[in-house]
Amino acid sequence: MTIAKTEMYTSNQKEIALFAKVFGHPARVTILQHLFEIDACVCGDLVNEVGLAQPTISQHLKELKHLGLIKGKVEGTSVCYCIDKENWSKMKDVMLPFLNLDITK
Amino acid sequence: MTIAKTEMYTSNQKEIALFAKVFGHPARVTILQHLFEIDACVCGDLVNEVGLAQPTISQHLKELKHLGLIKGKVEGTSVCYCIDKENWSKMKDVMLPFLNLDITK
DNA sequence: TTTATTAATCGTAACATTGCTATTAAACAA
DNA sequence: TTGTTTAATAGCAATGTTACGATTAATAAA
Repeated sequence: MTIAKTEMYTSNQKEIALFAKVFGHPARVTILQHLFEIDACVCGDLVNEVGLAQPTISQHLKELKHLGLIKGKVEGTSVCYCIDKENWSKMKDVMLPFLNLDITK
Repeated sequence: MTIAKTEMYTSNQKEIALFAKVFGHPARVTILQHLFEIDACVCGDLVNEVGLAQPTISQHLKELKHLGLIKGKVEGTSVCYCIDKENWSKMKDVMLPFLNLDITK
């Protein structure tokens, strides 16, 4: 939000928007799909997979990590990333009721 | 995307990102929740409900309409907006498999 | 120790988003 | 017709996002 009018929304509305925002870029969607596909993955593989420069991938990974959707484990000079299944599930607890408003209302 | 690298993603990845992006602002989340709540609503009511200026709401409505998630019917000087249930369902066909990757993979 | 490898961070340019005021357009009412 | 109401559009300022090259940091290998 450009102008801070965050007090006008419920925490649920803000949470939905935050999760949605991080899914709102195809590079991050691709990263997440790939992490589900191969279970765990070092940063360098994602650079090749997605096709963006290494600092750009690092930046996207940072955002995903910040929301708790992925976690990274240092292994030597590499960092191995994977989905945080528990937090992914918590994300769904927020997002699914919103997407399912058409059947619950 | 700032630099057009859209050819590097699948249409599924781009579609997910587009839907997510429109959910990535709490004002639009609020508008959609409200439309589900009361079924149909004139623009002016949404201005009061959300608490942003009328042109700002119009802009958010335009984005939601552009993705097909809502539709507006002119009624005199007012415009009555409602959820496009059919397209909402199509959106879910795209988004749910992504959110459910944790149980399908 | 020196060199190589890998990823994070810094700094910055290009671009996109948000929100507003002012204005316009369209329909109705007097 | 003239005025009123309602929403869309235009234009703009402030802010946020994205992507990259250059650099740094940390670990491993020679």
